[in-house]
Amino acid sequence: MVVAQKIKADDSTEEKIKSAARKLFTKKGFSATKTRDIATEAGINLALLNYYFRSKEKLFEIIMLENLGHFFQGVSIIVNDEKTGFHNKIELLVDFYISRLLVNPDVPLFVLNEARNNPKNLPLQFNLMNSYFMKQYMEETKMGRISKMNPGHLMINILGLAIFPFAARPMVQRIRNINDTEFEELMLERKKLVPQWIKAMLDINK
Amino acid sequence: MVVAQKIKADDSTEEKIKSAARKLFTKKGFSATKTRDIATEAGINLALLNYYFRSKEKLFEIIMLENLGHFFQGVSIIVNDEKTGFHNKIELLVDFYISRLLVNPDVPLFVLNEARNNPKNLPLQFNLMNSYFMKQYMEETKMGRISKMNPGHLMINILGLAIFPFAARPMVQRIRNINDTEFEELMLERKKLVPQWIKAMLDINK
DNA sequence: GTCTATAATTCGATAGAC
DNA sequence: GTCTATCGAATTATAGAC
Repeated sequence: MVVAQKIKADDSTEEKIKSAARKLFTKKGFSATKTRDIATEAGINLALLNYYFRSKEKLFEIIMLENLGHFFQGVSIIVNDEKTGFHNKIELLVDFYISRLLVNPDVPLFVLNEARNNPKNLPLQFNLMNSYFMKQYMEETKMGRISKMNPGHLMINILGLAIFPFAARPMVQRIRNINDTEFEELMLERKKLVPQWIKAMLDINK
Repeated sequence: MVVAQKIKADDSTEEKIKSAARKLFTKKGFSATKTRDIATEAGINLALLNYYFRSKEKLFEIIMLENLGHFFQGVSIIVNDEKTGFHNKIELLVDFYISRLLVNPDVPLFVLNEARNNPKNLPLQFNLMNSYFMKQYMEETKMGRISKMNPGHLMINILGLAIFPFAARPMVQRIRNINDTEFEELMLERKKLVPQWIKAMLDINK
């Protein structure tokens, strides 16, 4: 289910600035976002922004880490849960991503851009490859229940099928000539379909 | 096969500027690219840039339309060829995309960003949905040779599996801990694998 | 066509009053 | 903490010589 965004009526000045910065940075990226716009959006003064956060860079770094955190948040928990099975984890991962992206549609492009512009800042803690999920994957292949697939491909396929449509949303809506509601319905369909597709891909030459 | 990038030793000043602009805009986006950098990269003077192209915006627009063109280029031909079959077209599409992206790895993020920032500029001519490919798809489903899949999903899946890894390249290389050569080999593998996967997805409940 | 020099504007950051 | 006013650097664009 879609988790409602933290409304948290924290109307402190600091939070108002962060909220405005989150909105603008995530939507337009670092360079295209002007500190004056953030201040206006936050309903405060430009000087105040530098009072709370030393510089534009510092503020950006905070928002970026927040977004990266959301992006990877939960994944680690899902992927290391020893009580859920291999295919079930794929369902949970896909559901988690699509649910989050329906609420925060600009995060994917933001993260992809940031990863390219500043690869140093990518968090190391995302050790998908040492996860319990991977252990289960190895076991499934060993038992012959699924065919072997380079883990890199598996990862790309899960993320790509779940995330790509959101990154390409304007193109998808334009080419298919659908409105926002129809797009969201299409994405909800994918919650069920993507895991089925992944399963089918893993059944080739089983 | 990978088509070598048009080297075209057109050393005219105009082409030198366009070439430099293409490189920088595509890699860093509009705001982060400075006209001074373009001039330096082109080995010419800043004033000359404004002499040939009226403004930074005008120059950007030219590069953008070029990139969008490359992105969609060839697809229309592949997709409307009446001599190739349904599954063969998928192979050709995937091969085409991956080959191009191995040469121009920054184009996907550029196009996705531009599509979001300026959806008005998306070319209308990309009528994938009225293509011969779609006609063949309908025929295949009618004959029961493949299962029905919402054409939107089919399009997203083909593009996502081919394009997403390039947009997410830094993350993929970081998480998998692979170098450029290994990444490119992984992508070459996908030329064969993606069409097989798509086929498997279309075989569910056939 | 190409250059140097500079105008005009934008932008991040700070000084200083309240 | 919050504001107004402004500085200084960066950046786009243009004027004018060659």
